Amino acid sequence: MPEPRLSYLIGRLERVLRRRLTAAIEPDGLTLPAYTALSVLSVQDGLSNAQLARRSLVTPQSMSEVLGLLVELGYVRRRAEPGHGRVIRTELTASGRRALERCDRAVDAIEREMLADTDDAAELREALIGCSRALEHELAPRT
Amino acid sequence: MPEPRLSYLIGRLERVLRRRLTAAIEPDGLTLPAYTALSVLSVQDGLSNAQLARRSLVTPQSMSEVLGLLVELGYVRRRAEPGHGRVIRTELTASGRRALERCDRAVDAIEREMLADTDDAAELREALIGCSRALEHELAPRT
DNA sequence: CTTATTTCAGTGGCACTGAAATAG
DNA sequence: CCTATTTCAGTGGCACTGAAATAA
Repeated sequence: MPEPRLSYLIGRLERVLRRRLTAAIEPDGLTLPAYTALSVLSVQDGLSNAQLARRSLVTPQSMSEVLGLLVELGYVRRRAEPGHGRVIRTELTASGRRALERCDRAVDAIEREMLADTDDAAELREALIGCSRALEHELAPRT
Repeated sequence: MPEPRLSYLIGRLERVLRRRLTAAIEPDGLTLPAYTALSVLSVQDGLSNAQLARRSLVTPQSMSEVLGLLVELGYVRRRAEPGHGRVIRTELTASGRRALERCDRAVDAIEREMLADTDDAAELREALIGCSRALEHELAPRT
């Protein structure tokens, strides 16, 4: 039995983790992309749809759908920035912050469970960042 | 700026890696789940749809769709095992082995690129395996 | 005119649930 | 009757492309 590929291991971990995370945030009405966008906004509030899309490596169309859900849930509000083209800034609501805090606690618990047998989580973090950057460097820009 | 979550880093790496892998195997008509199933069969040939599904942590319905593509491409053939219930064993064809070899070479190149700045790939592998196992342990079985 | 942002519409991958037929 | 396998049918998440309108 040969050692499984890193690609396979990354995909497998992502699938099982995704399933756990999705279940954890579902009570607050969030999908995984929506939770991620909410987290990004909690660090840097007021980003536009296009800015969020670039950060997340998705198309503006995909991110727009995510923001539509967040607006519908009342977790963000969107306001046109006067005198700045078509840009619409997105801001967290108090309700959004509360939902994010609840989800963050649930996600913390899952990550602790995931890392139960890992002796050096910091090194794992660095390795993942390095792998991402190496691949993103060669990433062809989407039309 | 707080350190990004491990969940976020795993998801981000999986997305960018998935994009590269998908592009690499697309010339042979393969999707990522199909390539994975082909790899599993190359190690242990003759598995049934249900066995492949359990290994891959997906439903038999999902795996059935994947095998449908592989049959269509001529990369596997399926034969009912006489006297073993409804079990249909899946076997690689010569054409399937050739496609798998081509894809494996392309994937090797992507993984080398991904690991360019990683000093201990073996440790990364072990950490990923440990994380997966810790989460799979608590995985609720699907109905 | 060019560029960036937003959004409408359609498509595709890929997973899921439900249900039914088959076989031991 | 119960269990496992396979497969048909429908649904949902979430990404994509194409195209059009808006505004600096």
